[in-house]
Amino acid sequence: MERIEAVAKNLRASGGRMTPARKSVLNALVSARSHVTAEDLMNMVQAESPEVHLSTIYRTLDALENLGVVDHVHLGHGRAVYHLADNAHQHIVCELCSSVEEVPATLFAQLERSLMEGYQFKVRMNHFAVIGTCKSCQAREQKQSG
Amino acid sequence: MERIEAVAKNLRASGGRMTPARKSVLNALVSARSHVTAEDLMNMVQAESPEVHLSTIYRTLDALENLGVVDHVHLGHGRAVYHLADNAHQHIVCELCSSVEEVPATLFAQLERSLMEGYQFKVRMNHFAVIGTCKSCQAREQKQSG
DNA sequence: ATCTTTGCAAACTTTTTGCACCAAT
DNA sequence: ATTGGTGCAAAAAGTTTGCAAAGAT
Repeated sequence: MERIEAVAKNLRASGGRMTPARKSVLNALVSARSHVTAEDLMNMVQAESPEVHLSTIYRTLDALENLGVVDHVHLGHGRAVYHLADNAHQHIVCELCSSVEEVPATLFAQLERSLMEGYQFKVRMNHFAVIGTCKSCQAREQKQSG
Repeated sequence: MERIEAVAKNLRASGGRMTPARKSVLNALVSARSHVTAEDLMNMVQAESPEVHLSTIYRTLDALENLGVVDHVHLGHGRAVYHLADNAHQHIVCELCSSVEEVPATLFAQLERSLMEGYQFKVRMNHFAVIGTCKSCQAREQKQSG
């Protein structure tokens, strides 16, 4: 995977090293193609390399985050989710079923602008989750209460 | 405080009880007038009633949240912050200095509408924090790197 | 050879829970 | 008198850290 070689280069350029564990984590992130918890990643990685410890996952994620390759979001109930950095989307998270959907970042552009202009606050794209209720859970709620 | 008597009524109506500990927590929330952690509340409450345990604070916050009197937001790095329910504002949180600012909910109205119309996703107002960099931390960053 | 990364176990932080006692209704 | 709440200590859940050994450069 050329993507991984690019990260390796990036890693070495800053005095870091590309190890099998890190390769596995990157592969897992690529194949997941979205929000995964550290534990999810551990399970994926351990399917191939059972010796890789959860703490290594955390340290790898940390290193990759410093490189700008990975980003994380806190969904609200403890665990964080990680994904490859990609500024083109944001997350909407259902507080009932915990499903996560990605929506185009453009939806947030106006809000971003207002916060910058009105409060000199620079929103960190990709690092904020919108909590609410998804379509199907709204339907379920409807049925239960009405 | 009449506000507290209203909550007491509300509490009793649902089979709960108003206790000194709960009164203290409510007082603390009212006097804080914004986002506080459970630990902050514990400190405030213990200034008057040192015997009140942190677990009581959590259980009280939980009870008040079920009543709709209190809401909480996760700021991203672990601890949650609690505040009296009030749908007129949202939080912007600086990821560098952890400062929290409140901004009018109206800024979010358009985003809310887009998510509803485009994704049938019902945003839970008051339960999402926008992460970014505040004015003064932006200035500090500027100085350091430029 | 050097210096980063790893695996492990143990610490840490924030929140939750079990239990016997206490108190609001 | 009930039944819900409290204090305490201990567990849970998620993440971080110290250390000696292993591995990438």
